[in-house]
Amino acid sequence: MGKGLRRDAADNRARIVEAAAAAFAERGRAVPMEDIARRAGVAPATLYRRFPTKEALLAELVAGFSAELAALAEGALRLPPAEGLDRLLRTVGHRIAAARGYLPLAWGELASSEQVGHLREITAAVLERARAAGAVDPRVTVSDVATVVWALRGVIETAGDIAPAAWERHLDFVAAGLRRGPERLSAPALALDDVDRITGP
Amino acid sequence: MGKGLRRDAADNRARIVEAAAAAFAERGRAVPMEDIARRAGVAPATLYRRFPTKEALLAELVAGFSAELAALAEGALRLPPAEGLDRLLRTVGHRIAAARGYLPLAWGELASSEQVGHLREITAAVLERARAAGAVDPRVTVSDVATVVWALRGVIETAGDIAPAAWERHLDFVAAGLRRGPERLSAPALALDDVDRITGP
DNA sequence: TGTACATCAGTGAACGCGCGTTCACTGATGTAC
DNA sequence: TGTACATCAGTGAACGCGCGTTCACTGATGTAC
Repeated sequence: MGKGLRRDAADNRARIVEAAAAAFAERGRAVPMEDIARRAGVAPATLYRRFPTKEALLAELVAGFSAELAALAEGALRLPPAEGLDRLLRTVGHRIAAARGYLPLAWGELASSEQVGHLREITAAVLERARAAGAVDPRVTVSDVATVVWALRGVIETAGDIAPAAWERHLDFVAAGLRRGPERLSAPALALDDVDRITGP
Repeated sequence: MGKGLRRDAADNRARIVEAAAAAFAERGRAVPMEDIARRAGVAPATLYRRFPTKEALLAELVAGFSAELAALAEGALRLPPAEGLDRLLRTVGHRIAAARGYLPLAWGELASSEQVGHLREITAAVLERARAAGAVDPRVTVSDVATVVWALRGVIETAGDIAPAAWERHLDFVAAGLRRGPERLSAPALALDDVDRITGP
């Protein structure tokens, strides 16, 4: 990646990515390319020399974020089995809160399926260890864990400015629910990994 | 409201509101005013005769939605105390799922403080009854209930198309958590630097 | 080490499109008599 | 019941702005010798 880039070009590319991350985090997806360029100290056209579209720039950031999440999940594998899942969710929550603006929609659209699959595998391992340690209800699936992340994202998006700690308190209750489980599950356990098998509601 | 409207004007106004609700629900806030107008069978300028801005049109829909939510909450007051809160959350979830597109951001920005306050009061009553019946942990607050709704909204926004039932299954776990409560509620949010230390290098 | 040149990088200005909103005008409704 | 008129409603076309993206050009880097 970027092996043939000239030194000045490589420097500018790095500054562009950094500026874009900050700008998207602060103002969301709608931040103008011109603002990102100004923040990076380059002209708008320079930005387009590296990234053919605004979406390509977003995809670069999403890829970096995916890698970061995978690293966090791998870190959770090194914790005691009973703690890994809870810690992972809390850490991811903090990371999402920090990147508030641009992740909400970009992730779902732009994360590559390899990245998503990889993250899912590691998460499955974290979950399995927690399950074996009796730290979560045996009915909890990887999809349930993913759903918790989406839920946290929703709380952060809505309450981020008003009540920055809301998501964490919410997670306390969610974690309690995951640990003990409901008396019965009302909906079938369908989600991403079952999608292929689904024929109807 | 609209008492002085001529008959043709009143008819068109109703059609505009209806068309806007459908259009926003399908395509979100970004749907062009021209499309809403076409859907309502009027010219764009007609739309502006009733609503000075796009935001005013959104606010009208948000107000209607607020009233609907308040009615749902009042309905929950007539259920057995132990069931009201759970039923309310599930019903609100279904309603949010139906209105998927335009509610996410509009609600927080445009709902009037009277509407929000009213809804909060009724919700408090529903929660108090559940608490008295031993159906929820005594530490659960009205804000916690609101946070659950934001979380559901996040799940619906992310997974709405792929896994329409995800939010309901998620709510099963959340409700279990609300019923029994966590062992302890965590401290206020950690700083990002602390997060890095949690999972190690 | 120095120089010449090819190549890639950087740039300010402009382009084009989508969309919210307004204009100048025609048409329908309801009321006074 | 009919008619005239004032008032409000409806409209197609146009305006203006923001923003993603491109153009035509100048500048910096690295390499061949």
